[in-house]
Amino acid sequence: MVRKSTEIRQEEIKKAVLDIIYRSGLKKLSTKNIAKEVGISEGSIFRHFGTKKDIIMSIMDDVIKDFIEPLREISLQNEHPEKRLYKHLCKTITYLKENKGITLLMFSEASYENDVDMKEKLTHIFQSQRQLVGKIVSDGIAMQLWDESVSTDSFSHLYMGIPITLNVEIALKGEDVDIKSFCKHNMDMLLKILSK
Amino acid sequence: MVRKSTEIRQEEIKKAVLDIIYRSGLKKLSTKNIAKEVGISEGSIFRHFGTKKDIIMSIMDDVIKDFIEPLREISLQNEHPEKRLYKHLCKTITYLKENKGITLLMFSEASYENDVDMKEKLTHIFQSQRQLVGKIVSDGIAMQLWDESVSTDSFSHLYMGIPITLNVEIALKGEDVDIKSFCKHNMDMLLKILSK
DNA sequence: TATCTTTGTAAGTGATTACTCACTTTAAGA
DNA sequence: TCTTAAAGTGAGTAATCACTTACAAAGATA
Repeated sequence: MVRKSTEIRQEEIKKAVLDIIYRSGLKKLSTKNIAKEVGISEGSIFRHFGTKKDIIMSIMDDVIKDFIEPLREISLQNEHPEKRLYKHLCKTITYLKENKGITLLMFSEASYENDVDMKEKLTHIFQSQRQLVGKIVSDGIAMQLWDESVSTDSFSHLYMGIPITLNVEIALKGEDVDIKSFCKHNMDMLLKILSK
Repeated sequence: MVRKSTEIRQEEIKKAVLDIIYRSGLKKLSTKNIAKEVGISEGSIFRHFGTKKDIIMSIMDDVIKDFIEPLREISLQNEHPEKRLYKHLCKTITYLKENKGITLLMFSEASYENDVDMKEKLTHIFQSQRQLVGKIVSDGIAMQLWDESVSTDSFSHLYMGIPITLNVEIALKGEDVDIKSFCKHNMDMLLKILSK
């Protein structure tokens, strides 16, 4: 019997959740399967997390820490808006590619359970991401680099579609993407919208 | 005991599925709840559909008939590409608004079950929609109306993000949308991308 | 070495799942 | 009016779900 600290087990459990989700879908995400994946008994899961929901919520907190916060830094930097927009896009696509299970988990779990807390956290993540793009765009317009008739709201809506559509394609077809060329092509289109 | 034909009951069952999904989320979509919503016994459900999966698949067929086919007509019409693109966009947004449960059902059920048949049908719907936009764009480029350096693939990817993001926002916040102004704003941005 | 907290487990819990089956009721056609 | 096929029912099925509990073992500290 190997004993590990709660901290380590929590990480192992969260990793197992993402692996199962990506490999087999949400239906297979049972506490029994999570335990099997980690290599502990089902009861042990509840030593380290109070409920199954707590596991998902903790993963969402990781997303905020590992993805939204870096995104915030990029957006609020004192750098040329075009460079910031490019970095924002690349960071988003890269995170998505490297964490395929996560977005799938968040969207499907939130709509499956229809749980208020989970929806709230997911909305926060989604809105933060959107607002940070909006900030870059309004900076660019204020600096008279970009077309002031472009609505930041409409633009950020369109922008959010890029990672979400990619996510859908990954979920449906397991398709992979070449980050560099993908970012470049999308950036070209975005700049055409923003140009005067 | 009221008796109705299988055809009518099938429609009632499919309507119940969408109502439950939109109102309470996928977790509440049990055959027991469907039966309760329709007002028949659980056993009756299986008189009219072989399995629960058959119900979902039948709903997806409805989407092809009621949404993809009209979209195909619009796209293949002999009309000015700009008009066709606008009609395609409006039809998409309108269908989404009037059938809020459907897209939610398709995406979450497909990723929940991770079922091959369901994923295949969903991919077909998704790809058809995307290809039809691509057709309009390549027509416009061939007619030398639009910038030939724009990749139809990248454009259609970006385009697909519009309905999907709207769908996510509806799912998360129950947000509604003013179709006319929403279409106009997005159309403006799309035309900027396509312009020479 | 003795104690005590933490981590582990096996075997449960009741609730819920999709689906079946033996049987009854309805309504249309002969 | 009689027959028959279709529609409806309620009580079942085994499987699975998240979670609990009583108890054992490990490892750090005294």
